[in-house]
Amino acid sequence: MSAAARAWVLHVDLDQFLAAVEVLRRPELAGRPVIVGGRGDPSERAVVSTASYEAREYGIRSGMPLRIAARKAPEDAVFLPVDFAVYERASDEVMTALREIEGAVVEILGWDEAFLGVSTAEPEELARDVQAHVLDRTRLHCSIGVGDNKVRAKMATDFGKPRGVFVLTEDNWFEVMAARPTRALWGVGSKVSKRLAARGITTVTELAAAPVADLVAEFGPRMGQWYRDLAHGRGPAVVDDTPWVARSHSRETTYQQNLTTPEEVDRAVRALTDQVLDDTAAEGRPVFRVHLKVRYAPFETRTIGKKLPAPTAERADVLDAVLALTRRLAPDREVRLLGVRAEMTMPDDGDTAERTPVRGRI
DNA sequence: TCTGGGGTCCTAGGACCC
DNA sequence: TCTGGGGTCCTAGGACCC
Repeated sequence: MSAAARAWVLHVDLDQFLAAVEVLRRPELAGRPVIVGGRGDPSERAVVSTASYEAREYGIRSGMPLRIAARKAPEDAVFLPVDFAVYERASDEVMTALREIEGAVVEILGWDEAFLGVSTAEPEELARDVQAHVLDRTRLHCSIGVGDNKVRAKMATDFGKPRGVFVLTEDNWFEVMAARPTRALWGVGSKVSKRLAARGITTVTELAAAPVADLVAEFGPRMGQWYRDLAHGRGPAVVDDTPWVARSHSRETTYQQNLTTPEEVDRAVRALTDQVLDDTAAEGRPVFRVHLKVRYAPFETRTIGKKLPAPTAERADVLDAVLALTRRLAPDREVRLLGVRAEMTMPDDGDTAERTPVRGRI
C-alpha cells in the first residue's frame, strides 16, 4: 500500500536563469562560459548577475565584480548586458507553466523562483513532473527542493542543483545541516553570523541548542526566536498565492566615476528621484517616506530616511524631502553609489498596517 | 579583488501619555 | 522644587533576500 497524500512545499528554482535565457535566444552560445551582468562591459563597475555553469568552472560567481570575472574568464567567455524585459517575459512563462500544475498553489518569490503548495503521496515524483512540464513549456531547466515547510523546501533546492530534486524534512534535517555554518541558513547573513560567532555559535547544531533567551537578548523577541527555529528547520508551511503589492520603489546607480562635488550629487539625486516618482505615479499611490542610500568610496554604505509630514503624490514635495536628506551627507567624501527609495502608502488603509502578503520574506 | 539594483521587514530608542 | 514607572507609538537606520 502506498503512502497517504499529505501537504508538501516545493521550491522551484530555475538553473542559471539569466544565462539560460540568453542561450535560448543565441543557441550558438551553448557550452560556452556566459556571464550576464551590468552593461556587458567587463571593464565597467558592475557585478555578475548570473554565470553559466561553464563560467562557474573558472570560479566566476554571482555578485562578483565584472572586472574580477574578466580576469578569471577564459578567452571564449561571453559577457552580456542584463536585459530586464527579456527575463521578465521568460519569468512570466515559467510562472504560467507552474500554475498549470493541477492542484498547486503558486507563490512567486522572484524572477526565477516560486513555492508550490501541493498535496501528494509522492512529492519527488511530482517534482520530476514539474521539472518536465517547465522544460516542455519554456525550454528551461530547474531544480526543486521538497520540504515539509517553506524553510526546508527552500534550503533543499541547493542540494538538488543542477536539474535535480532534493528532499529535506524533519527526518533528515540535522543529518544534512548539523555541521554547516549558520551562514548557510536562509536569512542568516554575514552580520548575524558574526554576532553569533562572537557568542560561540558557529554551526547549525550550536544555534539549535542555544538558549532562546540568549538569542532574544541579542536579536530581539522576533528575530531571536526566528533564528532558533531556523536552526531546527522550523518555519511556516502555508503557500499563499495572493497577488503581490509593492510597498516601495527605488532606483540605484553606481557611477563609473565617483561624484566629487555637492552639485554632482544634487543632480544625481534629482534624476533618480524623478525615475522613482515615475514608478510610484504609475501606481497612483502617494509616498509617505523617502530614503537615500549612499556608498562612499571605497565602500561604506549609509542609509538615511525621512517620513514626510503627510503622504503626498506631489513631485516637488517628495523631491524637497530627498534633497533635504542629501544635505546630511558628508560634503568632503566621494560618492560611488546613490539610491533613492520611496515607500508608498497601501491602497486601502493609507498607512502601513495590514502588511500581507509578504514577498521576499516568508 | 573590489563589490548591482530591485525589494521586504525588524529593532532600537526617543517621544509621548497616564 | 524635583521627580515615578510603565505602556504605546513613531521614526530612523540597517540586515537580509534574489
